[in-house]
Amino acid sequence: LATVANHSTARRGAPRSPGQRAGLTRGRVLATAHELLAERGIDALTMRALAERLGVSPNSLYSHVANKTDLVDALLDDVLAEVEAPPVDVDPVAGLHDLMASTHGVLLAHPDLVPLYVARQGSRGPNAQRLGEVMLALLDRAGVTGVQALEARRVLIVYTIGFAAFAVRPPFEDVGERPLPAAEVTANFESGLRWLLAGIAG
Amino acid sequence: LATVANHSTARRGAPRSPGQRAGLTRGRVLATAHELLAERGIDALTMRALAERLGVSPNSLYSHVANKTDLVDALLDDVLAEVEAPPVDVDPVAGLHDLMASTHGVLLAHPDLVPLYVARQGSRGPNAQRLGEVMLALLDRAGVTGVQALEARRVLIVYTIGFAAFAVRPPFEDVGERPLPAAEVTANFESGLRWLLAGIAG
DNA sequence: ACCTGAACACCGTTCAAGT
DNA sequence: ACCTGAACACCGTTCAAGT
Repeated sequence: LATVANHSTARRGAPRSPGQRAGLTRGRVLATAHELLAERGIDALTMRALAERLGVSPNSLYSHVANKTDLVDALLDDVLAEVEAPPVDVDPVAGLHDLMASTHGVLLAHPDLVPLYVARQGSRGPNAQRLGEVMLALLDRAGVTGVQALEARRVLIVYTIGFAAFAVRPPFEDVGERPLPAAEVTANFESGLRWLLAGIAG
Repeated sequence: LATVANHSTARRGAPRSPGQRAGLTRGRVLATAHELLAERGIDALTMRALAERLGVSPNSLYSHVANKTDLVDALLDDVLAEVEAPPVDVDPVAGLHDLMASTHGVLLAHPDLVPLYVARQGSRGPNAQRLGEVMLALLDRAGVTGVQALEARRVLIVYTIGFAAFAVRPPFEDVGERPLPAAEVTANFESGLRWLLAGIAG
């Protein structure tokens, strides 16, 4: 029997032969992928690098993940779990404001993932779905229903993800333009958000 | 001497030896890259596939393009040349509306490139710069200046690119949700655009 | 200056086999 | 079921050499 300890950082010297277990689980694969992404960025997140960090051969990942797309989809939805839903009795427009602001903040904390939300056209995982439903409930209480609610939700989500995507460097602008401090980006985001909410509720 | 004709589609059987010219130019490389992208999509746009379509060895592209990033940056800015600037004497808010609507339409016509605008954080090419200046001029005539103009421009650009990015499939929504027809997407885009413009001008 | 052949250092993924 | 070795079919890019 191998020793019980099997940290994600432990890259044992002793190689395994076929048939021996490495103690891999989907959860450990995803957790290590989050680590790798946070520490070394999106370009370093390869199946092979992930396998190496887990002390495992590259193809063994496919026992726990269908393919790289599946992996990335899971990472994207995981991050959305960090978004804070507002209290149920909140003023609906204020609730929408806070919900989008929280989403924006969470996305800013994971800058490498934001382009992937765009490339993969959002997320359809359970956390994304939950957020979408919270938004519809708030819109309903704000008097926006049916097709108009779907349109409003779409506008808010697109704006929020878009702003996070361009947080680091302003788009379409001079090279000389300074990279804005985070506080100014957030203030800028909230200006536009208020305009949208005024239009939606008005 | 080889025959004069050297179309981008002609993949001559006769191989060239080192020292023989293939008649490549940066313009022909970019034009063929646009073709490849339009016909076979972003995943098919590889340096090797591009070289093959040009009837040339992969490394020869590096005589006309610094690297793949340089290529993509050029493609991105090229597309922005299609955006129509409004007449100089237009009502400024209407002008902003039309400018962003034109940008949105152009982006929708090149869906594969949109995620790249996000990944590359916009474009800083000459066409992008021209658009940015037109926007500032319109904002100025609408009474929005200084830092507020930069913020307003940022909001409008981010919203426009973001909406184009999610045109095909709604983000954060149910799997059952139908993919919206283009006309509805455009109407949805313009609703949000009007809200933003009202906030900016108000 | 522009192009080729060959090579380098990677990728994601599949297949057969071992326990 | 879970893992390995080996391989497949790719990438972008560099280097030396040829005219």
